[in-house]
Amino acid sequence: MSESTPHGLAIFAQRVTDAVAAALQLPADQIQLERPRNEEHGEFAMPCFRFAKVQKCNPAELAGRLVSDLNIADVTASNIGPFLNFRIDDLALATQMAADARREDFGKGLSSERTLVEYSSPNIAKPMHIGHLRTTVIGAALARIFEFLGHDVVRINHIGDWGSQFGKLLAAWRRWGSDEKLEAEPIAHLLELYVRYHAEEKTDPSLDAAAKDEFLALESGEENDARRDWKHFTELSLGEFKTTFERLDARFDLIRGESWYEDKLEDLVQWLDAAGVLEWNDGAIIVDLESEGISTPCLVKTSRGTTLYATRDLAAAKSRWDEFHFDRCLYVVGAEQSLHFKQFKAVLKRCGTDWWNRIEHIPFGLVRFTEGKLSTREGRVLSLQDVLDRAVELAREIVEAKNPDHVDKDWVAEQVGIGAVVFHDLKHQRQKDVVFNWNEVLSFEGDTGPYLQYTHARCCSILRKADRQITDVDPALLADARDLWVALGRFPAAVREAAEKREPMLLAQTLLKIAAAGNSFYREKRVLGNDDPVLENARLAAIDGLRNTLAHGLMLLGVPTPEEM
RNA sequence: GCGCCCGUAGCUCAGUUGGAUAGAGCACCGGAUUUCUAAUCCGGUGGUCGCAGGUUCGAAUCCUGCCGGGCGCGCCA
Repeated sequence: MSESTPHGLAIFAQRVTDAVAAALQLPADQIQLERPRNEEHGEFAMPCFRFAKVQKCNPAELAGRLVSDLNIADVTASNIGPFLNFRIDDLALATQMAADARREDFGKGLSSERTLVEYSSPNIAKPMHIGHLRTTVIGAALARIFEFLGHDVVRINHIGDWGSQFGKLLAAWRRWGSDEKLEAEPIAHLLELYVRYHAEEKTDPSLDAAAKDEFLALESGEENDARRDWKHFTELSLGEFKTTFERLDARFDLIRGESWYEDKLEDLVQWLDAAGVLEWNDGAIIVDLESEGISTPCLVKTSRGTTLYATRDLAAAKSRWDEFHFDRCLYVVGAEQSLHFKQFKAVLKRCGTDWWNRIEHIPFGLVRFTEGKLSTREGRVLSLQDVLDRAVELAREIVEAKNPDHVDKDWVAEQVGIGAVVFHDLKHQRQKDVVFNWNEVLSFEGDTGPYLQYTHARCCSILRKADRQITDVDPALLADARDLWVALGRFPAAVREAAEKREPMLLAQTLLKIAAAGNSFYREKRVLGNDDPVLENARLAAIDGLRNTLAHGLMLLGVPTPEEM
């Protein structure tokens, strides 16, 4: 670890690892420290079974021998049976952390790799629904986390603005479209048309042909009616999406719809052909993936000559590689598309690229409903705006009740409501399906976003009332805040692990522990009004470290940080 | 039928990549505020880690087989 930014407990962990490695005469990378289950055992632990086996001795004896051999600065080693436990000395811990936690670069990294993150990617002409929440908040969080670690991050929104579905929409628009309705509520009207198409398609076979003709016209590249209307729908939809992106603090460097790659599709097909991977099958063009262990081939062109999702994704990937030469390109897309990504990577592999393995699907579980499945086609959707609005509305009532004197209740309510929804999504493992439950999403107590925001706001409040510079901090007066320092000290490692595993939950859980330690701290140890300016200064430093770390952590997750609530 | 994911307290979830007595929140019960925001804090009740085998010093975690749920499986995205 050659990075120069403060790493919290990692500094002590490194010393322990080095000392143990030296004592065992092994390279340091063979030593894996764990976290004791019981906090009273200290911050790090190491079971001795493995090493005892190699040395053919009793694990407990080895542990005992190591304890007497080890001499680590600021860390006390002890053994319980075959376990070695390490406890950072109170004063050293407080000294290190009281300084680290307040630094602007606490936990930051100095990587210079280039990471692309594709996320959100809603479909034009359909409302963003609750399912888009996951990709949007997970993707935005991962992008911020990688950026915090120093990566050159490129955020891409791969808008679904192309494909045969737009043939359907255009066919429906020709028959039942209304200019007035479109102007008033664009997405609502387009959704209505889409739903009606699917309803009438069952009894009217001419619709299907009309839809295919419309898409053919659209894909012809000519400036015709199909293209003009499609463009109009696209602009109107994007206008509505932008409000949601802003509310969720989801920013993008590139909003590139699938259509952006339209003029690259022929080149892509030729590139595949040159690589010798194309085959013709029933008039369609495919890439066989049997050799890669995938029994379903990848379809590149339909028998009608139109392109498909996979074609456009391949073109996009190649275009991105040519443009960015990324170290990794993450696709935050639902788990139900796992096969698609397997196929799409396998095609690139068969083409002989040396970068196919830098493409990574970041799958997440489905949002389900107890009342049964939602379906865009049938018009049963839970709009994301509605979820956010409802959370904000409830937050508004609570602010009114708890802090009637707040100067800007609407703004806090927006921040708290959004924070609750965003955090609720990010505190779970992304792979697991989630059952949408209003009671949980709208909960503001316990392990929730508002709890973290509250803790942060309390810190701000104390610092505001102190109203002065914090100077001459004496760490000895903070040696009794062990739980707080340990929790804060784990923040840098949590950020790194969240990035490595592409799992924001790891950061979310760490922040909850920090907030819990923080709440206990300022409840037990009064900061202001002690008639002891030296003690007050020291505790203010702790509060400021807590505030700073929470502010950074919440920012990374996309949870707003009001200073008063 | 085949493939992938999931199964831990009444509910929602963690569980440090195989380690010590399986932990939080919600709910329920009992406490805490003359002072920095009670969206809080402290304590209690609550477990056959889906089931059965296997691997080994040691399994919620790894392997196999079942059971249950979700998703996917060439001309949609």
